[in-house]
Amino acid sequence: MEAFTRKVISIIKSIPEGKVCTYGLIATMAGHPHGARQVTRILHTMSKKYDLPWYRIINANGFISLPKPDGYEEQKAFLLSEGVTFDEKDRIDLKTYLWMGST
DNA sequence: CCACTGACTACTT
DNA sequence: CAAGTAGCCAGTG
Repeated sequence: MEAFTRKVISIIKSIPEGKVCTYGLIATMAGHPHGARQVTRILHTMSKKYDLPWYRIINANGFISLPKPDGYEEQKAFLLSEGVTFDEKDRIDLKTYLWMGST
């Protein structure tokens, strides 16, 4: 297991309830400013094995990236249950819910 | 073991 | 302003 992977996992597990995080931000915090795609892979692979809160991960625009039939609605439901709200365009208010790793 | 894939992001045209 | 291309790197088959 590469340090990057564990770091990503650690970061994801550090996201508090009612907050979300973007791929790029996680990748950057893990040491790979451009490794957003790896975060994706880790989420897919590790979430099922490490029980990660994959539903707290969204894209840089504040939208859920999942395809509708995959888990989009499910992720939205999870976030709503944690207090995260969506606007008319199904977008998450990043300036309110984006978790930046501290405070 | 080699090659492909992938819930992305940022820059360039 | 909108669309397209390049870059990133590890897990899976």
